[in-house]
Amino acid sequence: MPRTGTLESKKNARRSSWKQNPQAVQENILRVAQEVFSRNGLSGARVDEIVSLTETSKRMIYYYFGDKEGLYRRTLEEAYRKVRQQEVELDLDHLAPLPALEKLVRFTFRHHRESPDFIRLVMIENIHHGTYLAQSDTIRELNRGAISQLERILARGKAEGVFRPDADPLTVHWQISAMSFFNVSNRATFSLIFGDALNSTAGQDGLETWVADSVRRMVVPSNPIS
Amino acid sequence: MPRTGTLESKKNARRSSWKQNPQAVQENILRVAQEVFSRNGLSGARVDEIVSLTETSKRMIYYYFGDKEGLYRRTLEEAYRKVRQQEVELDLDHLAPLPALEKLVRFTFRHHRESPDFIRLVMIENIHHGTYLAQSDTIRELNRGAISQLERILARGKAEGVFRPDADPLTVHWQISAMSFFNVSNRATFSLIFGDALNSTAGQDGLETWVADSVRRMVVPSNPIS
DNA sequence: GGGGAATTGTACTGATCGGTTAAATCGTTA
DNA sequence: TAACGATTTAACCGATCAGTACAATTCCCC
Repeated sequence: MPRTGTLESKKNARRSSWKQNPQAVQENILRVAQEVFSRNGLSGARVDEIVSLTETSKRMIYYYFGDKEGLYRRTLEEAYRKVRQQEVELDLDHLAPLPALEKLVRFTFRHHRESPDFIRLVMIENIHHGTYLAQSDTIRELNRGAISQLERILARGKAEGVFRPDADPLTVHWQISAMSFFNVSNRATFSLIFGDALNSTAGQDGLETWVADSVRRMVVPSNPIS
Repeated sequence: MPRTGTLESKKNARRSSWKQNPQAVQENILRVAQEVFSRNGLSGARVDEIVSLTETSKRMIYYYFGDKEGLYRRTLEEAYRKVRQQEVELDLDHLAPLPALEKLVRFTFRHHRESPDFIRLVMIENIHHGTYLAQSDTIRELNRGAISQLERILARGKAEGVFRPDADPLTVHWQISAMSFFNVSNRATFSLIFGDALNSTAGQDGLETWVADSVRRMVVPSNPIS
């Protein structure tokens, strides 16, 4: 349907020239999308809100990402990619097993703490039963390696006799993740019910040490008292 | 016209006052609402879907609960109420501190595991920054007591000298909650990335023991090796 | 047995929201 | 430089969805 009068207005109002910049546009959309999806969830997020926080128009989202779910999927992918990138440069192999493990745990705890948006995206994804994560081969492969550093540390520690021979890397990783994740994911309800003592700077530092201790005490040979 | 005849129960005898079946209707709605909200979240849930799974009509939801958010709030309240009711009858005071703690931890882990709907509601509530939990005084008060059993156990253990004197009840509770909660909340993404070994019956039993151990090792005096 | 309040069914609506249409403009290259 | 594909704009649409109007029915009390 041809618009009436547009032909004329187009001539008068010579638009301030827009530059073609596909890459910047996509990055702009993804950055905003991460923020909005993280805050409101998949069904809670409004495409129009994303648009309004963007330098571009609604059409662009559908042009580059197909539909809302496509944008969400790409957002999730980018978030995982960024997080995993940061995790690699820890250089733990030159440390003794116990200090290496402690450094890894403390890094994980702090890293989760500083990435609430990412945590929220993972929460949202779990609400959706991992539907969209399941659709992305790249994310799944990317993450499998997340455990390899821990595997090496545990192997060295077992060889030296400072770690229990039956300490399972997957389970230890699970333990580290559980506490680091929960610390962020359930902050709202936990603080409301039990107060925010654990949420203060001192409280968080205390928890970090607690988590590091609890992991160390689990991989070390049995406590004779028990 | 299908009245809610099938839902009538012995409660009618109790209530001598007027009304047709308000109580049964509300319970029916709340039961369905918990299921649908738990599955789809607040914004993801469709009022019409709730209605269709109900014996009543859409009008009733708005009559009894005001609006969608009101229904969600009541749903959350009921879920917390039911959960806390079950937690009280544990009778741990006649056990020695260490066995009592182990029983509490294992109960919590198993209880979370068997209440995925409740866990999901709490996840959803955290996505919403605890907005609706904050509006319910009853829930908050209800939950404060959730830590008292642990406090008593720790106090006894410290008195007997089997527990560290500086073991903080809140932190220990946090640790128990973190692992028990994460085990359910992040099952989807964790299984997708790392496989579902920890999700099998054997895997879950192993985790339960792992969690119990990790809590015990934290409250017990320092491991000499460290 | 009727007045009045509480409850319920039916049918509807206005707003929201994801997604689309069709044309205009830009960058590239033949 | 003209043609062409890629990109961008603005207006628009149809479906969905939370919420309502209003009449009808049921129940209690007198």
